[in-house]
Amino acid sequence: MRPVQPGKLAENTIRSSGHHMTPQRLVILEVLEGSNGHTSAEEIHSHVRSRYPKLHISTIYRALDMLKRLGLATETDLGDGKLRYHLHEKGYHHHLICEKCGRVEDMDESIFTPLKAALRRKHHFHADLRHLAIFGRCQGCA
Amino acid sequence: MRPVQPGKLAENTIRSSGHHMTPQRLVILEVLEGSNGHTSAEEIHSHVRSRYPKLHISTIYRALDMLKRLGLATETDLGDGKLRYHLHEKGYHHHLICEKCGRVEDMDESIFTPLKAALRRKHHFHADLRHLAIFGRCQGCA
DNA sequence: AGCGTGGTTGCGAATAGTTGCATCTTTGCT
DNA sequence: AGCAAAGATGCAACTATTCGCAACCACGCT
Ligand SMILES: [Zn+2]
Ligand SMILES: [Zn+2]
Ligand SMILES: [Zn+2]
Ligand SMILES: [Zn+2]
Repeated sequence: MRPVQPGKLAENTIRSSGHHMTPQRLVILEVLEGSNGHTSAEEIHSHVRSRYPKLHISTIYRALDMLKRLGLATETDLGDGKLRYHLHEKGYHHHLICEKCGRVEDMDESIFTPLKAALRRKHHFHADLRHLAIFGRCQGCA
Repeated sequence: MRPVQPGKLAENTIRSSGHHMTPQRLVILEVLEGSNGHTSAEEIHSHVRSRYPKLHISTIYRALDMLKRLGLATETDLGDGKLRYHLHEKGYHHHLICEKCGRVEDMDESIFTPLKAALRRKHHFHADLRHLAIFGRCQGCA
């Protein structure tokens, strides 16, 4: 079994799930792969506006929604008024956000392992906890 | 020490935190207290439209934001495209939402006790986990 | 290469929520 | 009761996101 080439996983998943690969989706994926991993729809839009002036922001929203439904990306509200999208290829993690001072701390994904197990055991529920923002107070603002 | 009368807790907290009590806020609180506990801004608006036709929806959003900041209410996205507000007086709980079939299961608040403790211990973070919606797959849709 | 089907796009309108600002109210003080 | 200051309201404009629909294009089949 040959490993999927970097950058091709999304494309393969899209095609094999009955979706079409389009130039729009290709350039949207390029931007996501070239970003820091917390990209908003509007940021994608302004990155591609010069090359594809007609690429409509609703197309970006629809592409992001598809990536989310295919399990390729997460959609997370980091508290700044816009949803941010993160490709799984870039690795799992979570965020602690202080709602007083705004400080953001990153967390390893392992923090949710016991919770996920408890939800499966007690509620037979398979929680999708891949890129969460947890709000609260940091040490200084407690 | 006399116990706070039911329904007066919010009013007392608002006054003692330097905010004004207005007829608008009073009627918004009435609606919240008379509801099932998962009320949207638009629902409040249509409930009060007959009595207070001028009460603007932005006033409702601002009142709900204040209740949230004072810790009297939570704001939760239950996945139906609008934020829903829940008075704490009505008791703590959480929701498991299947993103395939839409089924919603309610959960006791105790499920997050270990997670909260871990976040305090390992990250010195006081997480506000009072009314969460967790998305994933239910048993039938796993 | 040509064709049909079904998925996709651009666009404009709609929905949900936020913000700036002038005006008005509540509240504490006299 | 009368006043000033701080806070709240209504409104309109604005941002973020979704949706309906007609035109369009990707992909599998021949
Ligand atoms: Zn992240
Ligand atoms: Zn802080
Ligand atoms: Zn609830
Ligand atoms: Zn289900």
